[in-house]
Amino acid sequence: MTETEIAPLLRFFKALAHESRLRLLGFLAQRARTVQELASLLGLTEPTTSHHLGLLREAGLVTLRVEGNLHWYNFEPSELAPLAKSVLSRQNVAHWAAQARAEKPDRQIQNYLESDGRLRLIPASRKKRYPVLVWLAAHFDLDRRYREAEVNQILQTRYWDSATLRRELVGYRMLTREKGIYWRLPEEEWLTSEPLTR
Amino acid sequence: MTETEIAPLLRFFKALAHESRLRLLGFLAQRARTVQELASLLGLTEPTTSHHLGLLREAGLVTLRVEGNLHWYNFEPSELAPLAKSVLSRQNVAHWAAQARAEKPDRQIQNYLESDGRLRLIPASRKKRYPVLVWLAAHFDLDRRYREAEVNQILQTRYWDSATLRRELVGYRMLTREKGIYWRLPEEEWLTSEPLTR
DNA sequence: AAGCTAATTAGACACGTATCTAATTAGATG
DNA sequence: CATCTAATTAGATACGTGTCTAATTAGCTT
Repeated sequence: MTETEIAPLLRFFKALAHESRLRLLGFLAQRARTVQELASLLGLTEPTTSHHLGLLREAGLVTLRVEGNLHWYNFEPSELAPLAKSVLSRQNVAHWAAQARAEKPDRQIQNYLESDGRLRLIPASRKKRYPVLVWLAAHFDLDRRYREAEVNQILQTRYWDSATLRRELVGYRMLTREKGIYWRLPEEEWLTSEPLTR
Repeated sequence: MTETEIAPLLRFFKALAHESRLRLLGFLAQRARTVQELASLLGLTEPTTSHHLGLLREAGLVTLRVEGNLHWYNFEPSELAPLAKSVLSRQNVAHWAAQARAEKPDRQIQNYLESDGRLRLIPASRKKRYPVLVWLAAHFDLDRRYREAEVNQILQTRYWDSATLRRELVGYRMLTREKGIYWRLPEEEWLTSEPLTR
């Protein structure tokens, strides 16, 4: 579960997300060049060119060698190129989601979760099932009303059998329902012992 | 000499050059999701989310499966992922320079050019040297003045011995000089026979 | 030191695009 | 058919950034 920092990645892609900079890299990949030369090749002014080169440098795509008055830029991706190569695998991309408003699951229920955060199965014992339901209840806002379809959809992001989960949540009074509309109840209202399953 | 079209590449990088879209890919890499769900995960409105998903789709990074009212997006890079992986080699990047104001070299002088467009050597015979000089003359604008250092720098992008090239160009009256300032002459003024080398 | 050159930095402006609300489309439901 | 829901499209606004000119810095030359 690598904690991937997306900032450098973003810097990297932003650096490549402009035609002028792609063309700059193009010319630099041929040979090292000075700012003047690049500016005239691109048909831009030197300050503008300098600006782009700065971004490419921050992204680790080019290097700079100063030689008297001349600044020679060269295409020399630091360790980032392999990064870029490996970056698009499903596994890695999954980490970019990172700063989701993380209701981070309790350690107690880790054994029941897939690595993608979905529920592997509903624990059979009440003792283990309870924290799972607490975690699921946190998926709902206190001050909001939900239609049954919405409840199901939210639960389905965690487990295929949303109906069972929904009934359990209502059973423990974590959710309640009236005329087909559901809402979350505050913790004070929750039952902590086995509810009547009726 | 692959003619690389940079447009799709640009679309690709632009699609990845925004934090919301990186995070979208993050969530989609976990499992397929609907627009609603993604919007609430990102804390954005549905139209905005839809907008981002559109860009990701155009870039070939995600697919869409419509199921009744629901639109399920999924992380499924088309053939583009390998593209992205192979894209950063020096060789490939070099092609991005493409649409330089292309004074494309005459077929006659191809034998004297390296694959990177630099001059291998100055042809010894006048007959072969002449088209090379024509090509070099095209590197200068008609309505501009150049300092000698500028002339040298431009010529050095093509060959190490800029001094010889400069003298040749002046000899054929393709360039002329006065008080250290050079400029290009129109073709009518050029000499076509061997100039006096004085 | 004075002047010249290459490059960067500062500041202003313009263009692109991320975002929202409102309106529209298309599928499902009663 | 009328209504409801999910998604997209249209239109407006705001933020980010690409570009320019002007000013500044740093190195070389005389």
